[in-house]
Amino acid sequence: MKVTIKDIARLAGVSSATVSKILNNNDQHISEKTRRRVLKVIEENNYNPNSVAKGLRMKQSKMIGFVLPDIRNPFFPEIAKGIEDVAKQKGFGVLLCNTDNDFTKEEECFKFLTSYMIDGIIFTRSLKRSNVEKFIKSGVPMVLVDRDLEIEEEVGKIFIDAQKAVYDSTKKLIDYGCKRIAFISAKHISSNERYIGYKEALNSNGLVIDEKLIYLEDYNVETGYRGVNEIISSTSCKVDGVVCGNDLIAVGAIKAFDEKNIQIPNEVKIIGFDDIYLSQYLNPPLTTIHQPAYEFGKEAATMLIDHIENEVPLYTKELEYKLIIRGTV
Amino acid sequence: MKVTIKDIARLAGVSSATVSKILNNNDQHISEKTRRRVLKVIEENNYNPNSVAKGLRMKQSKMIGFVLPDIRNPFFPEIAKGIEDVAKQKGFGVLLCNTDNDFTKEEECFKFLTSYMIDGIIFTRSLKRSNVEKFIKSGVPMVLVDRDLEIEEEVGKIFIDAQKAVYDSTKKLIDYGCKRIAFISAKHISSNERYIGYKEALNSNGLVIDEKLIYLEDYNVETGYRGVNEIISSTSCKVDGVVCGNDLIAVGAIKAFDEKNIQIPNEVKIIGFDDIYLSQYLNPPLTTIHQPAYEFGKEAATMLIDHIENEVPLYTKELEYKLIIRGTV
DNA sequence: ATGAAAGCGCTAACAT
DNA sequence: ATGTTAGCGCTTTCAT
Repeated sequence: MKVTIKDIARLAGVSSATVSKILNNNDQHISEKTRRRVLKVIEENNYNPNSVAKGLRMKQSKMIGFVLPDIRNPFFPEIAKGIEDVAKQKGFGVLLCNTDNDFTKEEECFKFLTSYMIDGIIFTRSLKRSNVEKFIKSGVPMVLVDRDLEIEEEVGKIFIDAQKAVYDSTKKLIDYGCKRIAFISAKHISSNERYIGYKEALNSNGLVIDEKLIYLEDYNVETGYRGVNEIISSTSCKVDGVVCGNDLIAVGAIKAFDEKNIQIPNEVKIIGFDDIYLSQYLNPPLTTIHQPAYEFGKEAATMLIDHIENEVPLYTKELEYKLIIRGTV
Repeated sequence: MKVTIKDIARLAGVSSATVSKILNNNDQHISEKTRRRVLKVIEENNYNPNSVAKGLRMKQSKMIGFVLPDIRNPFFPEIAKGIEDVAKQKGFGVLLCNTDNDFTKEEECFKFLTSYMIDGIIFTRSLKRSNVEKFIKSGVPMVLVDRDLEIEEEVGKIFIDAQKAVYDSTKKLIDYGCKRIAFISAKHISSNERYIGYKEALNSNGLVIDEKLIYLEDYNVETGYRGVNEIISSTSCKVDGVVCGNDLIAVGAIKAFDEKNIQIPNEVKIIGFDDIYLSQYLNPPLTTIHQPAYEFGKEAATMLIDHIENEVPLYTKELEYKLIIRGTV
């Protein structure tokens, strides 16, 4: 049987109120003697306060939710670690929820998390506008990571300028002399800004947008692989650059070119997005946009918990991305 | 203000007991009319039952804990996804906890998780024997993943025969004609079986064990990189095979050889362990031991939840590994 | 068929 | 300095 505060009280010959006060350092008015005695009993019995009961009573679970599209995309664990590190340090737990990029699951996650009285919630990437609005209305403090939505409600935001980032990377390809630059990414909303960045770079540098060079599916390796094959077959190999929506797509793209013996970066140049940890170890090492994933998590959790504990207002913060030139360019 | 069961009761003109019964399908004795009315009110008010209160009352949080060394090692998210998929489907949530391979944090995780009244707990890899024993005594159902400990207490276990797996992979290298085979892995306990597998393969095939060919540090890329450089410098390049404790180490090893222009697999052959998703996309694609990570998660969660809900006893299950020959051999 | 009431483990306001 | 008590939102036994 789990030992409760009452057991401790009984064993120490005090009331549970006293124990509670000692536990929570409300012990200005507790005699040193009792304090010691109670602490000793706690120690001896390995008492572990029940956070659920405490949460119910306090209407504060000391838990934050983290909603992400897919934990298997290495970009997200990095964020998760950032969140967990600061959460743990501030005495908070993290409840994870995968949406699989499905808006219905997104709602389920939210419902699930709030049913556990989480004190705040961090969303990454996914997120239908109408969902965000609904969620915010429910009153749970919320910060959006890697997703800059124009929203008037009070919500925290941590992101990079993805549009500009992709503009830069596309421009880089153009500078390298690429003329037929493909864009392979996800159908997902978060891909929009990247798409715009790509198009703008083309437009403002006198290149035309060719629908045949655009392939939109998911943020995964298969998409990159299929995308390249699709594009190559429909354009009879006339591609000399590929801007990828994320690094996984880039990995798939590289594979596809390799199989066709098309040389990277000589015949075709590739740029990724995210800079997942293994990108630097690919062969050739992937040139990509570095997103500060771990910092995303840290910043988001810090802001959220500061807001929860000290009413610090939520804010918007743009972090710096960085184009990292490696071997695919 | 969050709407509670009392609000629903009031709004529907019934008692909260009635609402509760309807909510939990204990409605044999509820008139169809009331049922409908209550359900309507619930619907209209978007009522979301408070799992914390329910958990406290039921002494069952419908939550399981997952303790892992480091969420950033791609092997673990795969397991996590397996766990989450079955948990979600059975109405359970998953509370994650990173130990960073630190035994003290391992204890903290356990304390933290139990304070939230988790109904069961899944541990991967890390785990000091004395900790396991202590944890089991606390009465929380527990399953160990990827860690086969000889333990008499009742505990679930899902694992592969890592020793045999590494024996096989080392043997494979020997069959390919390697004579000077290095072993690079972690200092971690879970590395022991792998180490033994390596040594046995050498021993039973007439090869001697050379301490200079062994490098033990962590399960990460840096270890592989440093390990190779260390070994190369101390043996003046006489290595023709490397058995790696996991794929990340293999990635680092490949990098190190690449930098020295030592050809893989011609001059040196490499074998990894885990078969993380990106291994197949490395260049050359990594030959490795495939661990069924997602199945680990699924099996573990299924067993644990079956145990929690239907008192199905915990059991031990060995899953199959597979040596996957790709390009580094 | 429905409701009243107790209690899960905790905290906090209010005694004493 | 310490204790009494009510109540967080829920379920469940026992009345009615």
